[in-house]
Amino acid sequence: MSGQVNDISRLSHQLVEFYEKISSWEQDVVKSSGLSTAQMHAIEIVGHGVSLRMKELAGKMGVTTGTLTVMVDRLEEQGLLKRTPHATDRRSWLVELTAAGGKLFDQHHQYHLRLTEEITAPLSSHEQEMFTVLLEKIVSQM
Amino acid sequence: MSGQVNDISRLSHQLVEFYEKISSWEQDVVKSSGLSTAQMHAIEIVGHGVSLRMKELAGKMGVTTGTLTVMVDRLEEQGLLKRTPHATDRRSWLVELTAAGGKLFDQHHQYHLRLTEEITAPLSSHEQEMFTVLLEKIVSQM
DNA sequence: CCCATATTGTTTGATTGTCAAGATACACTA
DNA sequence: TAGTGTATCTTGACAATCAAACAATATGGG
Repeated sequence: MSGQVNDISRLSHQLVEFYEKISSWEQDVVKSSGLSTAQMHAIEIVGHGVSLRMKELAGKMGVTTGTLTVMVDRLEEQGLLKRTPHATDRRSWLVELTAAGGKLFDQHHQYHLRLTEEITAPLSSHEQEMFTVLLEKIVSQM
Repeated sequence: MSGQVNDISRLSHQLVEFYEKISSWEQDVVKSSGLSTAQMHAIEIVGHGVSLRMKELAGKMGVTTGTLTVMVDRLEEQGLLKRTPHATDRRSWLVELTAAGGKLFDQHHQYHLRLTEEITAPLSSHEQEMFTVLLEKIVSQM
């Protein structure tokens, strides 16, 4: 037998490398846009779907609402995000992208697509399909 | 044809999800150790190989040397890292793990192995092997 | 060897990120 | 509907971060 333990260790190492490389790629790309990675992360999450409460956004980002308050303040000053009062809960704000924020989000999304293309360049189309399927299986279980 | 563009878009989405989930897992694990994610990142990098210069470590972390100076100060105070003079370049320090730092690194490495096991649980051993091979192909090209 | 330029790490001042505690609004029970 | 506990966001104090200035050392050309 080839050893379960070594297989796991080998894969773990690849995952760390993979994660590191994506991180540094993201950092480089974001830096050129003038935002911090945390700020861009907020843009990415808000841009992905419907408007969110501060609390929900904070939860998705893994920070406290206190942290998010000042972050949204700054992104609002930069005209990328805006707060809208919640329809029925007067404690809450809904956070949304402005037009400028949406434009930035789209641009960043394009960067993601381009990175994905580069990443999968060394794979045949069959391999690429397999990789996607396996990744979907993994992600849906996490 | 099924559409190259949609395939890329689909994979890109999975990659983002995957990255997000690993990030939040890492955050949770690190938080329980009392360090910040940045600090643990330093431990991980230093623990992975030979000793590094401040500049090199800062580069790998995507942070300025000024930031690293205070970070290493704190980790040195906590007894996890130590500075050693460079053998031939008296401007430089080499950063290494202490025994306690090594122990922390080992523990964190075990967490990584456990996460890798959990992640690949829904995969057959053949699928797991394939995933590893594809990931190696990708990582080696990044 | 000497000088000019480059590199490495630290320090400083300003900005940004972070959390704990506070202030306001909601929800539920009686 | 009053009271009590819970939820949501902001505030204030502190830590992390960066860019730029600095000190010490290295490097290379005359």
